Amino acid sequence: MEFKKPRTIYDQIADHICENILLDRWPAGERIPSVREMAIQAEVNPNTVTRAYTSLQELEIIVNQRGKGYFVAADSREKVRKMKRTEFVQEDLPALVKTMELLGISPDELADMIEMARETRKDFEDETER
Amino acid sequence: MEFKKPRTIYDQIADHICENILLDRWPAGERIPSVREMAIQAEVNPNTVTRAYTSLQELEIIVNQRGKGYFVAADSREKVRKMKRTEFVQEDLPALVKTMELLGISPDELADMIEMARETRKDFEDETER
Amino acid sequence: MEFKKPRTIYDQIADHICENILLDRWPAGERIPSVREMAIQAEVNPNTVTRAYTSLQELEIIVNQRGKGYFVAADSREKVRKMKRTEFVQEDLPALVKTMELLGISPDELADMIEMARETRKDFEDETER
Amino acid sequence: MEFKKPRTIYDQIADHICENILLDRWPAGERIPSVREMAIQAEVNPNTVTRAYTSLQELEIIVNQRGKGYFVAADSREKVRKMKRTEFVQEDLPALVKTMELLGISPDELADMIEMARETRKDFEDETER
DNA sequence: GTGGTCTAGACCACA
DNA sequence: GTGGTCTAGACCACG
Repeated sequence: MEFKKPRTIYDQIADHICENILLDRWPAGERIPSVREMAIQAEVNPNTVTRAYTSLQELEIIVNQRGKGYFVAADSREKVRKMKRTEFVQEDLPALVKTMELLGISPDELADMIEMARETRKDFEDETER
Repeated sequence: MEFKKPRTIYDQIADHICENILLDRWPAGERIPSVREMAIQAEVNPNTVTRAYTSLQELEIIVNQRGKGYFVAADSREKVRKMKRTEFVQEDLPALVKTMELLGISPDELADMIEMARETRKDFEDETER
Repeated sequence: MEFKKPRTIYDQIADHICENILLDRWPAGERIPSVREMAIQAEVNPNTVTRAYTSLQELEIIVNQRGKGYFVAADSREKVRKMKRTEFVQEDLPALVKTMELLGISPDELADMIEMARETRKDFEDETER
Repeated sequence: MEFKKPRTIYDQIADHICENILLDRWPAGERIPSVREMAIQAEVNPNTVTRAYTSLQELEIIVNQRGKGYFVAADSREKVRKMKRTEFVQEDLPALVKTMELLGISPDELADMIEMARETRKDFEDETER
């Protein structure tokens, strides 16, 4: 797992979990990796993972069962989808529009760029699957 | 001037300057606010402004004239445009595509959302002009 | 650690690190003193050390591991050697030739002076070893 | 006239004057350019030139005659030669020896490098003379 | 007035 | 513990 700078690591770990929930890899009720497992997997300090899990617990996206581990909460998928969608509309979208204006990228041009990026992405995924 | 958290203040100041260059408010050769002026204007410590200016100087977007201040470099607009466009394609675009996939937003839907955001933005700008 | 005026302190700290790398006291992979340790050792403010370390990191001579410290990069010794050699040929050497001309010092005379300086240096080193 | 960073501008102006004295372009008694002339010639603020002249006056290398200007002092050439030679032996030479050790440059290699630099220098001078 | 450097001391993210 | 960022305030070189 790789991390990018402007976002904190624990936020990125939380994102990663939300991603798995959104993609239905981790359905409601599923046990997610323990703090230690996740720390090893992400090559990160357990403290950092704990922060990520705690924040998701506060959002009621995962729940903790003492001695058993963390589990995906009921309805978590819809909850995450709403949250992320709100975030997207309120933060990412305005930033995108502003960047488009500044760089003179038209909606059509953006559509083309997205199409290209999707293909690149698919190629990449095909490659990694092998 | 307000700052948001995930990005450092000095990066946001640097962005602000690039923005003014892109919008042609500060053409090549123009003197930009002195470190102290910008510090007051942005309600920030002069050191923080210095850091922003220094990074832009290393990118040759602004140049320093001893004892006189910083000036927008020749060709800076094109330089910034290229830089920002590369950044957009390599960083923002992949993130956007990924988010769209995760949230099930189709290109058409995105186009609609952008259209709406642009209008909201215009309304906001009209309002602030009054 | 003592500093001389015409060069900034942070450059001198950076030089000091390069020197240790060149002398193989700090081989590739070795952890260098933490910012705070170096600050105490050099009787300097941590910010100043940070500046030195950051510049060396940009040159890929040292690398940072989050929360652990700075480490000497692989191949750093060769990298430093090349850099310093280029600096010497492009900056120090022309200055030396010019000074020799101005002061009327012939290559032979210079060779003698160097020989003397080396001996003085050895005496000094012997003395400090005791 | 171009200036390099690690040395202050007024020191470099003072050096420039010493250079002309050493090369016998400005013999004892000769009037040197006025502060204003020198400031224009060096594209520098008159204050900076004044500092350079003042420091040389303190060293009794130039003398000021009120209302007439600055003049090269008697014996100035020998005085400068001694000064610069001492500087060279005490500062430049030890630095040179240290750099040679660090970079593994032998006295013979240095001699070759100097020879090459001299030729390059001559070529350059020939070129600029045309 | 300008920027460049440095200090002292603080808070945060992360190990 | 580590480095990264930020503030407050100082001195210097230069215009």
